[in-house]
Amino acid sequence: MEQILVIDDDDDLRTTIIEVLEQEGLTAHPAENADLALNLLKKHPYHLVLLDMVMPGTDGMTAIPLIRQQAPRTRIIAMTAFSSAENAVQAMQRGADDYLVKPFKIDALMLSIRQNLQEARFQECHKDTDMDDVFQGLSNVLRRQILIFLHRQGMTRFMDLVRALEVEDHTKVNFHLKVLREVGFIEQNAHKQYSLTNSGERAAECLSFISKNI
Amino acid sequence: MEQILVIDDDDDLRTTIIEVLEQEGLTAHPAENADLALNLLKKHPYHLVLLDMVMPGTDGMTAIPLIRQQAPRTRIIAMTAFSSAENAVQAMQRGADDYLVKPFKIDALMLSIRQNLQEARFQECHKDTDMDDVFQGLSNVLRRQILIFLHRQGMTRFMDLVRALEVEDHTKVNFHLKVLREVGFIEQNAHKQYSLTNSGERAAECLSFISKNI
DNA sequence: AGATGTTGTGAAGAATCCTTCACAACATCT
DNA sequence: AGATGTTGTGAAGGATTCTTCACAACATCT
Repeated sequence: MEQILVIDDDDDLRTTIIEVLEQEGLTAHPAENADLALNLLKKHPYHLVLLDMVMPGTDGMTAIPLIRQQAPRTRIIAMTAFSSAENAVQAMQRGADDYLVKPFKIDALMLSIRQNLQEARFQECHKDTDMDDVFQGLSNVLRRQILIFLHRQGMTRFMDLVRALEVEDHTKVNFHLKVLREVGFIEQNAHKQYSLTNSGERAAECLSFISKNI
Repeated sequence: MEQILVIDDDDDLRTTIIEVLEQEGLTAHPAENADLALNLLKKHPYHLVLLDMVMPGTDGMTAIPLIRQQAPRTRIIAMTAFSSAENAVQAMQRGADDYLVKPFKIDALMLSIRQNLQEARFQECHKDTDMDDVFQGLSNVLRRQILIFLHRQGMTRFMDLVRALEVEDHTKVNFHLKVLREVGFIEQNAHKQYSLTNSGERAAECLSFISKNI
C-alpha cells in the first residue's frame, strides 16, 4: 500500500485531501507542520509527501532539502497558493518533484500523485541491481574511469573512449565495457555509441559522492 | 575559459547577450536554433547553455532533454517571455538548472550564470585521490558487512564479530579484518576490540548513501 | 596443571578477475 | 576492390583475491 504524508497547517484542507486519497485506495497520514513531518519521516518510510509551502514555523521551502536528506527516495509535491515562476524554480532546485498551484482540481492532484508514484516505482524496480552488482561495477579503476568519462561526456563511440582513456589495448576496454553492460550501468544506442543508463548515472554520482567525502 | 552557448532565434538579443558575456570575460558562441546548437554541442563541450523556450523548429522545451543527453554535465538556463509556474516546473523536470523570465536584468542573468558555473566547477573536482584504497576496502561483501556492523555496534571483540556475522571459519574474518586495517578503515584498542577509524566511519556512511541511492 | 576459548599467522590451493593475443565481421574511404 | 579503421569475440595464461587448513601464543577458568 502506498504511504503518503500530507503536510499542511490548514486543518480543513488536510483532512479533505486525506479523505480523497483514502477513497482512492491510498494510505495517507496528516502532519500539521514541517517538524512533525520530519519526525514521522524519521520513523516511517513514505512513498510521497504533499507539502504546503506556506506554514507557520519551518516553511515548506526550507523543509524540502530536509525531507530530501531524511528520505532521498520519497517523492515531494509542493503546493502553494502564492505561485510565481521564481518560486516554482526554487522549489524544484531544492529537490521538489512537482509543484501545484492552489486552488487545484482534485483531478490535477491525483494525476500528479499517480505519475510520481509510478515514476518512483519505475526507479525502484530499476533499482533491483544489488549492492554487490554496484561494487562489482565500481571495483576496478578502469571501469570507474569509464563511468566518470561517460558521466561528463555523454554518448561516446568505442574508439573515442579508448583514446580518451589512453589505453593501448582496445580489447581491454572492451572487456570492462562488457562488465559494465552486464551490471546494467551502460548501454549502446543504434549507432553503437555508449552511454550511462540511469542506474549508471546514479553509480557515477555515488562515485563523486565518495570522492568528495573520503 | 568558460564556454557558453547562447541559443535564441532573436538576432538582436542573441548578439547583445554574447557581447555582455564576452565583456565579463566569458567565451560565448551563438546558435540561432536548437538543431544547430545540438550540432555544436556534439563537436565541442560547453560549460553552460542559455536556451530560449520559444523558437521556430525544435522548441526549447523539447530541446532540454536532447541537450541533457548530449551533454549531461552542461548547465542549462531556460529563458522565456511567456512564463507560468507550470511552464517553469516542466522545464525543470526535463532537466533545466534554472529558469529566467524575460525581460530580465543583465544582473539577474549574470548572477544565475555565475552560480551555475560555480556549482558545476564544484562538482567537477573529482580528484582521484586514492579512491583505489576505498574500493579495495569496499569491494567485498564480508568487508562491507563488517563495516556496517561496526558502524552500528561500535567497539566489538573478534569472536563476537565472527558470531554476529555467522561465519563458520574465524580465520576468514581475520583475513578481511587485516585488509580493512591495512586500508585504514578499522583499528584495535588496547583490549583488542575492533572499531572504525574516522575514515572507516566515512566509508560506512558512503555505503549507506549508496544503498539509499541505488 | 589441564581444559577451553580467544586471537592470530602463514602457506597452499581454489576461485575469480584481468590482460593479452589471435582473429573476424563490418563500415568507410580512396 | 583494396586499404584502413572500428567494434567485437573467445581462449589462454597471469595476477590477484579469497578460502581453507594446520598450528601457535595467550588468557581464563576449574
